[in-house]
Amino acid sequence: MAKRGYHHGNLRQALVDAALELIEEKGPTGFTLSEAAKQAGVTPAAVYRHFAGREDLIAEAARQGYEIFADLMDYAYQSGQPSALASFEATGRAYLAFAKKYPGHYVAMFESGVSVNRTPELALVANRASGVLERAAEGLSEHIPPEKRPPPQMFSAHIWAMSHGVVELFARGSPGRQSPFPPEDLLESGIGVYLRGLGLLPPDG
Amino acid sequence: MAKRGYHHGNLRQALVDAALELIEEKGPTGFTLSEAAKQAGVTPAAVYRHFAGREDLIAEAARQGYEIFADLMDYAYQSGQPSALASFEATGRAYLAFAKKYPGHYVAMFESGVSVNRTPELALVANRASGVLERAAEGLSEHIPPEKRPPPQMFSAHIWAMSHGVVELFARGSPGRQSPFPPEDLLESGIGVYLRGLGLLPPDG
DNA sequence: TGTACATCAGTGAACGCGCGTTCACTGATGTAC
DNA sequence: TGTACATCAGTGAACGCGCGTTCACTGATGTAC
Repeated sequence: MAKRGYHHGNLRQALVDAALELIEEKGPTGFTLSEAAKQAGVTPAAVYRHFAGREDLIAEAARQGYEIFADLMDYAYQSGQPSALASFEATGRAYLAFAKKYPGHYVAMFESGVSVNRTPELALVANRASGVLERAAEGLSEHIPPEKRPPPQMFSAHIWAMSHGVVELFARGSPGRQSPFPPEDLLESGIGVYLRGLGLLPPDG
Repeated sequence: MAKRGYHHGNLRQALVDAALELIEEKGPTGFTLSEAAKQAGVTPAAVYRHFAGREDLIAEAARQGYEIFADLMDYAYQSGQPSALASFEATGRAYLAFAKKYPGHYVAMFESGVSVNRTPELALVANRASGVLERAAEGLSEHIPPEKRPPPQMFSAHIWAMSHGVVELFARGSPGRQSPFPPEDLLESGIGVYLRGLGLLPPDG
């Protein structure tokens, strides 16, 4: 990855990588285009050969994050098949795993203030990600008697909300706040209780 | 609240109010000390008569938020008594209600990056707030047979996480993202399923 | 294989800006006599 | 009631800073002949 002479080789991706590191370190606020350029061994002006500006760079980092995220969710979903229950649980776990493994991407996606509708590609891949979760919820909802079956989008929203909340409050360094439980256990048990509430798990603990 | 002549009257609180408005409008990133001063009708330098600096002003805004938050939670808890279930559900709803009614405070508390341990008073009032939720969870856990009773801090963490997730993802303008359901319904139904999972509500939907 | 040339990625200097913070000051207020 | 004075909240000018962005440029690369 060392720059070789005047031309960098793959500056575009090097800038995204630098941005991700900086966002992870200092939060979306602390990230500056100039610093990302410096970290990539390049003048700030060089950034404009590859991105329209600061926002554009963050959006690309977020886009790559959604790409990874969607792949991860999809893989988790597949790995649980053909059991609808296993698929659903796996996608729930994948959310937390993603947040832990790719904190820079996570922040760029969910805390940087970049709109998901900023570009068509971004919207597309974000929809792909949430689509996986919804599909998992649909599969699961077929095991509930139709007359008492809530809309599957509601499940996925519930699980998504709980996952997101666990990540924000207890996994990422929400400064000074801490849980007495590991976030994985918290999410696992929370989802367990929830599924029991839907009658999809035996009522015992 | 209009300033009367050279002296302002109650500049300290006016600055906090201005900060809250700006934080609500532009997010914690967009907030600047200078702009808050301007909005209060005063020179930026005047701020330093009342606060050590920018961070200190945000921390005070957050502190006032936690104060209101704790009061609200406490009131909700009391209003549900003597039913443990009603108390618990009311505190869950209070979380969302707070986020909607006091968005500036909410952002200062949870999205500004100010550590809850920044000052002793801040830590104290934050603990008071989460203490209410834990107390509600404790009361509820007594209705579960002891041998299959999870620690009450775990409930409160689950509910807190789901509430926070609903707020972040579906209630506040998480830009471009939207739920097909009103956040209140989402949270209400989510908590309902969860309590059913604990055996604290009848299993029917 | 060697030379001329087009392409274009990165340079470096410059810009205007608003920021947070400092400082010596000034003028309004309220109290003591 | 009137005057002298201490207090201190707010002024306004100044600072150094790093930011994002622009511009004319330069030098490395790779292709055509």
